[in-house]
Amino acid sequence: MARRGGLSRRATAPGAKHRARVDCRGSSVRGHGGGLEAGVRHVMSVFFHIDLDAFFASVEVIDDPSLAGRPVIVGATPGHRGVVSTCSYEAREFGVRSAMPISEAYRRCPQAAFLPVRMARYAEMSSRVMAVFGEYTPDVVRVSIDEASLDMTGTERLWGPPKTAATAIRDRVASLTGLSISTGVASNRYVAKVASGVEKPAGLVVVEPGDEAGFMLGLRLKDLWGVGGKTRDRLGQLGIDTVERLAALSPDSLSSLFGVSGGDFIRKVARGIDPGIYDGDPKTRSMSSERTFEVDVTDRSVVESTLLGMAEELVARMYPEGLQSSCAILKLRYDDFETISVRRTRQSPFVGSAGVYETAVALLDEKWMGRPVRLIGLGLAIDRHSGQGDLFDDPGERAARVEQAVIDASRRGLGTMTRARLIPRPVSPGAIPKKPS
DNA sequence: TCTGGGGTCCTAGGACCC
DNA sequence: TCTGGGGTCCTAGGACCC
Repeated sequence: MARRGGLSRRATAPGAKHRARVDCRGSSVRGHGGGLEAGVRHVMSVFFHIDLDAFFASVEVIDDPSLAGRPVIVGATPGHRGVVSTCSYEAREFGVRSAMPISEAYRRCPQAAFLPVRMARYAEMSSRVMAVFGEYTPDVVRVSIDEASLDMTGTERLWGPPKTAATAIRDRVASLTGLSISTGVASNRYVAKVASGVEKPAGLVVVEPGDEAGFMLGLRLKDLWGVGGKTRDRLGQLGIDTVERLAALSPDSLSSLFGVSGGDFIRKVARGIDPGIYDGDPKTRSMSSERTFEVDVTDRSVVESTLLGMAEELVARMYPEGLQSSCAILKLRYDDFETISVRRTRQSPFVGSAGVYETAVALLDEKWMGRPVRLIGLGLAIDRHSGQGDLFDDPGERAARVEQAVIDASRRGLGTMTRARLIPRPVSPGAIPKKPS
């Protein structure tokens, strides 16, 4: 099927969670020739990519200084299903990594502090840091909760050469928030992004203009953003295990391997050319909610009531943004990890959560076989021209407005309403949905 | 070891139309 | 008798990222 999908990335992941990478310390200038450091001769593009170090774990340490110097693991709680979201550098000494099953993390480092994800708190800290970036340039692309790409072109008169400016930003973030950042500086966003990751934590890596390709040649394949495990496996089978060998492949062989679009992506990236990773327009394309059960579920009514809660949550997230959807997507992951999805597009947008829920149940009817289910997910594909026109000009309008009013009231802290069906009732142990972290 | 949750984009194949 | 060519939309799955 779509074996070649996914290589042409445009990359915006608003709200994406943190996953940390490599570690080694320091600051350095890669390349020679005084380009970025030698004053303004002509306007040369300068981009900073800034990544917060071990972000979630660092926030936890700030909020509880007694954790300082200890291994801190943010994610699932030991004894439950889940993975490591972020861990402190102290925990990494024990081999703990992001996305590692929590049981494995516990085995490697039982003495760590295991803490749940507090997304609202991280979002607040993230906004403070982004505001600092905004003091230095009006062009800040917020890439994720812990990363931003800054266009610093033409700011040298104000802030000095890139190294000086980067140091100033680092010090200001540290003094205002206590957080540590790593910065990559380059003439394009892609290389800056990659550079920010090679000397974490507290790194500052400057790639001089003209040295982009040379810089890339010194990296490992796994350092290339957008070239993941599957792609590396395929390349490995062909004996291509370095950026140098990758860069030596002809455009024809690359496109025969990865498709035209994927081949073009790899060709550019291996030479330090930005394929336009942050060019996409940042509109929301979809919203989804999913839940892994603590124990696999065979009771269909448990699945249905979970879907009802999800339908309400999605609608409550979508309406305030003025978005609409005509397409619901149901995802099921079975006990053997096989994962399937089905979707249904309607002629007119959903009005209120009732329609979303009905469609979800209809999709469940198609797929439900009583096989133990580990995860269910519900998603909405956002209509392309969402956000304008008469959202509720049909028979469900009234119900939708009532629901909207309830949502608004609960957002303003005027209390919440819950459907009777969602109120906990006695169920078999094992059929209880996992508590959201 | 036993694998979260939230996203983005791409692709193949089928339906349908001219 | 053995079957065009192109376009668009939808669906399911996959790769990748944080």
